Amino acid sequence: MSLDEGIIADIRQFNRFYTNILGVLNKHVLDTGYTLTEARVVLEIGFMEPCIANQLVEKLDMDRSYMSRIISKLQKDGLLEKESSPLDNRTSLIRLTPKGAELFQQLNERSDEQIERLLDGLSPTEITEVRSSMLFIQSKMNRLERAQNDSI
Amino acid sequence: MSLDEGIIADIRQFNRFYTNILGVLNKHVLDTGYTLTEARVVLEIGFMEPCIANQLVEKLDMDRSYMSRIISKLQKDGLLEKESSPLDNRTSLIRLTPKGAELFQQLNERSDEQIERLLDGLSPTEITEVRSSMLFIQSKMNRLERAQNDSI
DNA sequence: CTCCTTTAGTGGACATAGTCAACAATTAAT
DNA sequence: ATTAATTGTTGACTATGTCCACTAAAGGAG
Repeated sequence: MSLDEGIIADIRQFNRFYTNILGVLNKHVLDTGYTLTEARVVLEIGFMEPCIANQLVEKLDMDRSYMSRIISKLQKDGLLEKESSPLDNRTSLIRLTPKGAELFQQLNERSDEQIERLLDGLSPTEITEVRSSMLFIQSKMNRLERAQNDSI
Repeated sequence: MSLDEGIIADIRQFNRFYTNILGVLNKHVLDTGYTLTEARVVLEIGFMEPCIANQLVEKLDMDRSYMSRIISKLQKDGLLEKESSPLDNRTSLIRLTPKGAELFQQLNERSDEQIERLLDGLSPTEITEVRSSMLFIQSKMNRLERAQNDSI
């Protein structure tokens, strides 16, 4: 045991706490007719387009086959289109259609509103401090995330 | 739009980031023969015992029926025992058996090790600062979590 | 080039996780 | 006393995720 017990307990407490926060947020991105996972895929395509399925798989840490099925569904629904890549004939370049972009925008707006509601009641100073704390945590842990993924 | 766009974007970015962190951690609590959800239930019983099913449902934000099935399984496996409550005949007081307490301890140790690994490479000062940032975020968002749950 | 290995995507079959509606028993409220 | 709300259970279902086998194309190594 190299670390103070209290620190670990506090961090585990924070993880439980933040699990709940994320749970509340995720639960209410819905109501678009798409599931949470589908919505996450649409959002990620919106951020990365054009992209290939495998990039989405890695980014969202999902199973290939699962992603394949979701992409099929979204394509059938007219939210995205695939263009076979000139560089690698195994892959397709994926882009949102106008209809997909519309959903993307809707999801973004809802997410933004959720964050605003989450911060409602805090002063501008407090909000700035929360943001700084998040950026700080991220800066300290983000190389570690990679390292841990690699080691597994 | 009352808030600076950048702040919301940063917070959403942090949420995506921390979703991944929690995903990595959760993926490897396993290997005890129990699923993540079952493990969470065992942990929560360990923290709260004696408790009733409904408290676990609220704490872990799970469906009643799902919890009922998990509790049945854990009981069948000899990890917990139910004593019918003298105060309310609808409910049972739930406690870990010695075997359940053993798993509880194992889960706790693993979780602690994971956090240590997550912090590995940071200086004591950095670790302290990360902890402070987490406590700060929690203190600011704490009451809000409740308020949001209620309003929904 | 040819042979071998790796990578990207797909589909079938399955396993796990979570949800919904109906119900019985009990307790709380009016 | 009657009605309403709570607790837990079960069946049926949907959503989510995993595993395996397979095809097709790239990327080497010789």
